[in-house]
Amino acid sequence: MRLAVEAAASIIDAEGVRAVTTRRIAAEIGYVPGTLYTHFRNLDEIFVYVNALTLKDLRLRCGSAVAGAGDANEALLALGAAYLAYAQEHPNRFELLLRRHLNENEAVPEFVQQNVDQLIALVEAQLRRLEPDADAATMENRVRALWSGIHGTSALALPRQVFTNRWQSDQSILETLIERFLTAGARDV
Amino acid sequence: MRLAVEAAASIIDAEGVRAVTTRRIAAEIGYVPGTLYTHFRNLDEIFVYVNALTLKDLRLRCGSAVAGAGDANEALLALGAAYLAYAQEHPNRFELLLRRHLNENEAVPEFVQQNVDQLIALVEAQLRRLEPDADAATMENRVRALWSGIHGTSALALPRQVFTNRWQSDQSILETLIERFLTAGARDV
DNA sequence: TTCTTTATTAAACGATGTTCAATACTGCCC
DNA sequence: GGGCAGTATTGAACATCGTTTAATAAAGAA
Repeated sequence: MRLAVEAAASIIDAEGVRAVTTRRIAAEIGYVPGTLYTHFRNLDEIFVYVNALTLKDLRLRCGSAVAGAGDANEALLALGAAYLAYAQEHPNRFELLLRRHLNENEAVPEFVQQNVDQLIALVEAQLRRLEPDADAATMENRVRALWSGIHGTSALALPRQVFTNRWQSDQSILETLIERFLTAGARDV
Repeated sequence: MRLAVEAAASIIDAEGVRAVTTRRIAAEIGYVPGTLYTHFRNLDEIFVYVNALTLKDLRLRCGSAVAGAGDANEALLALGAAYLAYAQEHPNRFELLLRRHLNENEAVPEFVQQNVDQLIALVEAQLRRLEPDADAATMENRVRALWSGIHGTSALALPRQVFTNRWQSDQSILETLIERFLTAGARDV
């Protein structure tokens, strides 16, 4: 039921994850709570679908950012900025992405994993331009490292958590991080 | 009521945040749910105290790691490793740190903010050794950037979330990130 | 002891996620 | 069209949750 997922997503955006209840979703789409359980195992599964939606949005924004940039350095800075901007504009949705609702030993569903992989592939494509000859393991390592930095900056930019950045611009912090990462790479080559 | 906070922390460690209920905490310390409300405004406030505990533990571990290291580069690598190890060993507690339970415009309580500041100060002290003449704003920016990377790697290392790292060692990713950050700095000087 | 103040309790309230038997609906065969 | 199989939806119920509050127990001072 796409309607239920979209309703959940819009409630999250507007009022936060805690405002999402089965009765609220059902009311929003003209159903009754029990109906949701014929389409989803439980409320957590709806959240997984919302996360898939979020990842797709995030990936599309990062993709546009990369497409509009020149060289690889510029593209990665733009990608990071888009990632951060998304987190800042949709803090509730981004927060849901950080939650851990999977059961022990439960794999990430493929329709979610695909979006994650594509997101990371965007970073890889640009880094590859800078280091065309790196072997797969090295490249994977560097992609993950850079992405961790981008992700960490974005996570820390979320308001209303214990980690708050009160003085500095998150954007400038992110730029420092990415530029340093790329500078170190350029030196090796 | 320290007992309540410690009980909540141990439930979180053992069974996750969702297992924490007022009735469970009360039973654990030989009280009744209502009693908690004479010491805390609500359950969220108990979580804030748990976060303060977590931050203290994390800071102490990072402090020990720095103390046992030689030069600043080594110290920062050890600090990052300690940060990551804590997240991996206490994923549920670390996850709670990422949550956003503060109300709009509500400031972080000082007893929490202090722990955050001290944690960041550990990073700053080591970075300062590398760049003794940097002005305050520049230093703050670099500290935040490096810390964002460490934090991001640790957050992504948590299991049971949509972002899972299936192939690579989180430790090696973190080392790449920190080494590149420091290499770029060394080049500037 | 008696009074005052504080700490604790038991019970209740509304709301939550989830289940399930009963009902409505739909499309198909005769 | 009429009846039927299968699916979709409902309403009501269950246990449990966070939180409140009037009543009770405990403790300390006079």
